[in-house]
Amino acid sequence: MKEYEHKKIDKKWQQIWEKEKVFKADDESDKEKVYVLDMFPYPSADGLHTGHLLSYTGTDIVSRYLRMKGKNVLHPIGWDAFGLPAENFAIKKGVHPRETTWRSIDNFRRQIKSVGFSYDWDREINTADPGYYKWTQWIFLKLYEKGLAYKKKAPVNWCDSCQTVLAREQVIDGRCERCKNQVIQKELEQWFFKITDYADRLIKDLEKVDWPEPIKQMQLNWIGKSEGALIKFPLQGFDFSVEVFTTRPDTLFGATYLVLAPEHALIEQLKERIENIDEVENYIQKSKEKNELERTDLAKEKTGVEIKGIRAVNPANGEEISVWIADYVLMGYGTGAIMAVPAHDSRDWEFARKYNLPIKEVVKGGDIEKEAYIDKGILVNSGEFSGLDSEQAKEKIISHLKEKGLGEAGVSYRLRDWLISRQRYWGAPIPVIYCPVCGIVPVPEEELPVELPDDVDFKPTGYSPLKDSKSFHKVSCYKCGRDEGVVRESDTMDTFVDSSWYFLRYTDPRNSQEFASKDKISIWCPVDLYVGGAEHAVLHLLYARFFTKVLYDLGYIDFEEPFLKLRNQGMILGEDGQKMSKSRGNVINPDEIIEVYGADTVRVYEMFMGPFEDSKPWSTKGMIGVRRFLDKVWNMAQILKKKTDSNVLPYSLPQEDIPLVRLLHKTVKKVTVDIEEFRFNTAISAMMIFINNLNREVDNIDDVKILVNVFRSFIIILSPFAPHLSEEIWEMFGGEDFVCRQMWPIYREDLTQEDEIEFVVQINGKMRASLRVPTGLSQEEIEEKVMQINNVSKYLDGKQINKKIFVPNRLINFVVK
RNA sequence: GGGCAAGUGGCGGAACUGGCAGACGCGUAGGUCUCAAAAACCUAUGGGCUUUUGCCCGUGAGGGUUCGAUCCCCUCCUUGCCCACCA
Repeated sequence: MKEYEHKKIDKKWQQIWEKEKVFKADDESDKEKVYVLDMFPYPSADGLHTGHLLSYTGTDIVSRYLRMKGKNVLHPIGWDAFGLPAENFAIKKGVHPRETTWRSIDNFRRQIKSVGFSYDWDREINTADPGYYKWTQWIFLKLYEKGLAYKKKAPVNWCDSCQTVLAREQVIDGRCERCKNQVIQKELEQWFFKITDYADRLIKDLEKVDWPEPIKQMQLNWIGKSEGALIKFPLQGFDFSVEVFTTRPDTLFGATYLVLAPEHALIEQLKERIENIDEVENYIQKSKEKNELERTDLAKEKTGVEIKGIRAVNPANGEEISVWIADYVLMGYGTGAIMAVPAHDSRDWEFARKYNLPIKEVVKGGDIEKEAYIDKGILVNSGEFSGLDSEQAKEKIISHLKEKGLGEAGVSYRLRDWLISRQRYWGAPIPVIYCPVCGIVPVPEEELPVELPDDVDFKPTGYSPLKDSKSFHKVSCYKCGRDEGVVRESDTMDTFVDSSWYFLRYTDPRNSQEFASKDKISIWCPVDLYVGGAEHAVLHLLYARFFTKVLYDLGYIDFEEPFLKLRNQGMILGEDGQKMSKSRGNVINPDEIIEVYGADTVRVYEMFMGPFEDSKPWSTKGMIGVRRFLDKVWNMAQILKKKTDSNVLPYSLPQEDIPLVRLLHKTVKKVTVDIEEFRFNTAISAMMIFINNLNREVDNIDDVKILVNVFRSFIIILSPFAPHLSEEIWEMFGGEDFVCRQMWPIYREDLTQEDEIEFVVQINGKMRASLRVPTGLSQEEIEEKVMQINNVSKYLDGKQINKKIFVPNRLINFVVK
């Protein structure tokens, strides 16, 4: 068997496709549009990895398939080019981030082209290009106008190694997502986007999209909507009260003390009246010093201090209760204060036990001496509400409180506003200035973009390098015109801001007047299929949905969900079954394997490894098996070429009712259905079965025309998977145009049906025999044949048949005694 | 602690969502070709019995529903991912 020359063939077709702009997405076309999108890569210095190849091959197969089905496909690529690694490299080596980033992009582009992906390269975008980030800044201004971007002083997560704040989503187990350094708390003035305003819509609209269920679940958990009540506890001797949020208003009678978060504003307010203020302040100071990890460590024993001199009143029964501060109560959730119901909340129970606070049972069903009873049940010790079940009691207690003006139904979310300030250089500058007279002044649209200056030093300082740039701050106030004391905001935006709208830019990537024209957006959007890693479940995917809703509300777009269908590719592990990493030395380099085995082999192998969404280990041996398959295809082309001499036969899909043509139709069906369902592995297996059969049959069939056209049909369906080899073979047989522009074959259902099947005979559910019969036989006909089989009569003779189960074309089961 | 996936040969994985478990590929063994090797091709390949026709066991473990369970239900174990003092 001869191997095909992949190096020559790959290159040849990549050049031709590029020159002819075969994959251009046509804004003017009458065909039905489909937008197939990959999550664009961060162009790291390491280059493309096998995971990129997996997801990009998947979308490429779908894109090529859809074009052949007559669709107008938008399949673009670009670069998520801002980010920390380039800047950290600049700090280490002194090379400007632009330089390293541009170099990495060139490398990524080269690598992506070497795999033969069918992108429309005319639409390439780069988030670090001023022509792009001008519009990132513009969107910021729109959010600012709408009151959705605001600045506030807040305790933030600070990574000392990256020298910047992090969004909550970027803190993993109290550590920086990127460098794994421990994150500390800092009070800083920062810019936020008000994503919490959209919490309900972000939940509700999940119903509209076809996304993997786990991803939806993760978003729901992240937004974390809880319904309950806001209840006011009056303070003894004051004319104001402490408001708490609870999901269990039914347990109100069991609230035996209140707990405030250490950051709660009330403490400052009541300072004068607190008897043990030193002790309290000491506690506050201590909890400030703890980092997120220490504070949220579940294993740790709860601590707290009673605020002496301050007492509250339980609005349900008028009982006087104590007030505490403790750092197990978080300022960021609810109202930053809780009513403690130790009998029915395990955290409160633990705390009450430690500090000898009263534990009062108000819901029957548990043993509160041993542990908190957290389930719902029948109320006791709850005055007029005793005897009700929790659900009824909830409503009644809320309306009772409402009458007295001491409470109402309330909702709380886990979701926090999105902190977008970053004290770094390599990002889009936040387009505002600070004027000593006018305060915060947004940069007017016509002044955009606010470009990154070059007179900066890259060193870890704890503030953005932009702060020290002279040229950057040469600006006068847009409102009053003064220039003395006027400075620009020197923080840049989180790179997730850049990627929250990039899918819109692809529709109109060179527009200098708008972020994208309404017309172009409406031609292509929303995205029909979006593919990328599951790690973006609560970051990018939530932010992009938020931006889409904001732009919808502002009237710039007419859809509310950006990505209609989402699929996640699985992780490709090293050959040792471990996660690929440089330190383990198990990283597969795409360049090397493409060089040695060819682009098509790598593409087909990555799809053949297993289900698209599963994690699976790399196997170079397995890949060689795929190469053998492609070599078989190539050899078949040589064999058939010889048979046809130099005659060019017109192509059409064979329709003859012979076994080989039936197998072809069956294979076409399998591949068609499998592509649509993202089951590329079984599609490839079907094609392997086909070529093995053709190999066996090729010398038994005399009609060369049928043979060649069966083979050419096969090449057409192979082409989305192995496009280079397919083009070469298509050309070899004098095929018109490109194989990637052929119509996808339409299989004939009747030819995909089996005419003979293996019919199974069971006795008491155990398989005892099978027989080859034509399809469609009736139970009587089957029974007649079955009774003649030795192994069946052996089991039936002298037995009583209680029941016969007949499944047409499949099996018959005799239940005997 | 909570939520969600998933557990099938020596390995990656198939199995129309209740109907022949192990497709396809890798690996392994034997064979053909060769002076020899590699490649390629052919045959075999879940385990255990059996001279053959055959029989028994087998989809993480145990139970259940069913004529029939990899698939549905219950309990448990293991692995992975996500969240986690969220009131």
